[in-house]
Amino acid sequence: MTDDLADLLGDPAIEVAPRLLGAVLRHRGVAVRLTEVEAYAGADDPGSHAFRGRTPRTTVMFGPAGRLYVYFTYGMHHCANVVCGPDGEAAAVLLRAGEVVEGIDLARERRPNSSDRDLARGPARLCRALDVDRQQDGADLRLGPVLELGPPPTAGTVRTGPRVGLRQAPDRPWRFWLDAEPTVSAYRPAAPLRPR
DNA sequence: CTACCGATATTCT
DNA sequence: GAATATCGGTAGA
Repeated sequence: MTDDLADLLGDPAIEVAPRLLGAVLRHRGVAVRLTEVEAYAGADDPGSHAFRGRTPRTTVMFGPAGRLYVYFTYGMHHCANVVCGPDGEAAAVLLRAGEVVEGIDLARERRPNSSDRDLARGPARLCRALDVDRQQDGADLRLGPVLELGPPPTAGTVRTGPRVGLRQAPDRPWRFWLDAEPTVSAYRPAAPLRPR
């Protein structure tokens, strides 16, 4: 087979991101159709984990495209990205939300007290529904978790806006989502600083 | 629906 | 010491 995945993911994050909308990520019995993503670049992007250079956490971002970058944050949540861009550019696309299209019973077990709409609505929820954690950091997306591209989104269905929860570079409209999808997460600006 | 708040590992200052 | 690519619970409109 021609390696469509590698070809596409070699492009910059800003180009890869909208192309991932509608793609399906499958892992451990659950499949999610992506409805919302965010692009993160490297050295030029203050909002990116890779902005200040390579750390143990971000090593995978600096590697080849086509792998999963999974990080642990807020002391309890995992978030997954598709590494893209040319080798060394440290670009990635955060998978923010999706619709569970297979294994919904399993996803419900992993996320009790959640409505079906909320099963993968948010980056940490999506990881929980797919049972993705740091063990999948660096995983090859052709082997698993498996990423299956669909056709490009229909013209006019992709919307863009600022990324969620960032104070850095709030002016960049690098969040992409499918219009009229109920599984798209609610926009939340960065948390204000609270006195300690 | 909105607003607040606590949990708490990793990274950065 | 403090911020963070978040979430779930609770309270209130």
